[in-house]
Amino acid sequence: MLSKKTKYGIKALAYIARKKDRKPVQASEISESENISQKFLESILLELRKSGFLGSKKGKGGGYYLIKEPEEIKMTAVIRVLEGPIAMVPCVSLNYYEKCDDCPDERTCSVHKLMIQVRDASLNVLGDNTLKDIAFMQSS
Amino acid sequence: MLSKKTKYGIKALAYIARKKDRKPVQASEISESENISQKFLESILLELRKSGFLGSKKGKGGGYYLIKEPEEIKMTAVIRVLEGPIAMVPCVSLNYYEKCDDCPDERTCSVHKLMIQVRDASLNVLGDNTLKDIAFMQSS
DNA sequence: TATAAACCTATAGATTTACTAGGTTTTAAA
DNA sequence: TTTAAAACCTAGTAAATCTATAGGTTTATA
Repeated sequence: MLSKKTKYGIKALAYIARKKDRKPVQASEISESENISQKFLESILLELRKSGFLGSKKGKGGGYYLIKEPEEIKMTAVIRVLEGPIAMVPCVSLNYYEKCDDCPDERTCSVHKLMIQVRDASLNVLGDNTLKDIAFMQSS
Repeated sequence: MLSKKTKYGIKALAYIARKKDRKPVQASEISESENISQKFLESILLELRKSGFLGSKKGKGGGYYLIKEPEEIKMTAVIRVLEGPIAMVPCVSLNYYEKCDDCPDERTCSVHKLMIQVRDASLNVLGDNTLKDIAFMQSS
């Protein structure tokens, strides 16, 4: 399951990306427009700033703005920062690898091989989609 | 993240599937062989029996056995029973759909459309793999 | 100088996970 | 007919994680 944090974070990034000008967007504006608790959103935006997706400006008229172009931001990167590993088990994670306690040999593990396939499928989708792609998505 | 429960459940099913004869397999045997806490495993096997994947026989010489052929058991079905929805957000789940509180219109939601793609990719992988496929997987 | 914004730290309730404990019931073999 | 081994059942619990909330401080603008 995707955490609320990740979901809100993606929505916030998409909201900022949809703004034509590059003026800072306030957390309060995003909070209202996207129905997200403002304090919770603030902590998420802060994290996105610290991890290099957003810049910020303090004080009156301040807010958050994108540092890179939306088309340069892959959704894999966003999800990894907000949610953590894309893989469903640590033993198939590229960026957060961890060995399983119970499993003596990954090469013969039935779960391992299945989850590698799932991971690669997800990775393809999330790597193909940039913030630009998802920000302007319309109804099918 | 895949829960331990699901992981253990898949491993147990694969273990049973690898047995050539159809004699019942004891929880204790699986527990030892796969390094899973026996009591925890028992509860998982019970759930798999109740949801129609396994049959059981009580008493001495009893155990669990597959009800269907391994090639007839899709991994989508296994995961849905053990883990729940395959989708990462309830609003794109086919079997466990739920509307999001915050989202006024799914058709314009950036997360929604992205997660539909991820769901479909996962569904393809998990639908293509049967218990037979994963039980006999070898090193790449 | 007042206001509005980001920024920071701590905390807390709810939920989920991953078990454990302690049995009962059923069946096969001795 | 007794004993042992197995599934089956119910309850609880420690730890972690999630989803916030509370209550401020700092910084910049008008």
